[in-house]
Amino acid sequence: MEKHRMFDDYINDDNCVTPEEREKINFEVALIGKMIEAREAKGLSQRELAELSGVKQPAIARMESMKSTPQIDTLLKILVPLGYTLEIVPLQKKPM
Amino acid sequence: MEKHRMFDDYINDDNCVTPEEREKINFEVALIGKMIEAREAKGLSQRELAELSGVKQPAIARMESMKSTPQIDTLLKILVPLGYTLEIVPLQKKPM
DNA sequence: GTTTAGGATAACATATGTGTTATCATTTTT
DNA sequence: AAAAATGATAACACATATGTTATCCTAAAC
Repeated sequence: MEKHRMFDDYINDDNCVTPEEREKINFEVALIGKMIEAREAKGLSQRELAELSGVKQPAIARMESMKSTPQIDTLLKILVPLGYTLEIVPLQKKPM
Repeated sequence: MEKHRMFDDYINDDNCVTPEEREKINFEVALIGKMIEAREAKGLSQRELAELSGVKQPAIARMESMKSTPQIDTLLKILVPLGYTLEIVPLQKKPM
């Protein structure tokens, strides 16, 4: 529950105990941000992206407002039309 | 060993019609391959990885045998203890 | 040959994501 | 001001992932 907190709360919060938790939060926040950014950069509305991706607008809205953590196939359906994909990389770069 | 090499068959298969489909297949196959590879490189059994990740062994087995497409949080729970994470990258590099 | 360990799988319950349809609130456009 | 577009959300059905527990099969170890 309690999925509706602000991003900063997630990032700076101390209830991210394990590295797994922190990495999960970092990734999901970054993911959502990049997704929204990419969609808006293309000037697409959620409804238009829904058309392109095959994922329905309510599902996209739930993802963008972090009400759900998508499955990887759904995620890719959305990312690819936006010009992105996912990559498995070594856990090293702790940027910023 | 190398019983997972039939993944290549998936990659080269022609029943991937749309770019979205192909990218989805590519990613999922690469993901599973890298996951298995990383686990075995660490000399971990599925049961041991289950302990480390908090994801139960049957779930890991289902993922590795591609009986399910995981959610991103489950995926990260497994990848991080293996030393990996996910990254959103531009859809350009069509390697090999 | 018996034991041990590892991966796969079965069956069921539960959790959660997604589809569907519709609507609301807000902003943008005319 | 009115209309249109946009993101969010509600409610429900359905699909699927995951947990739980147990077992099977195979191969390796002894």
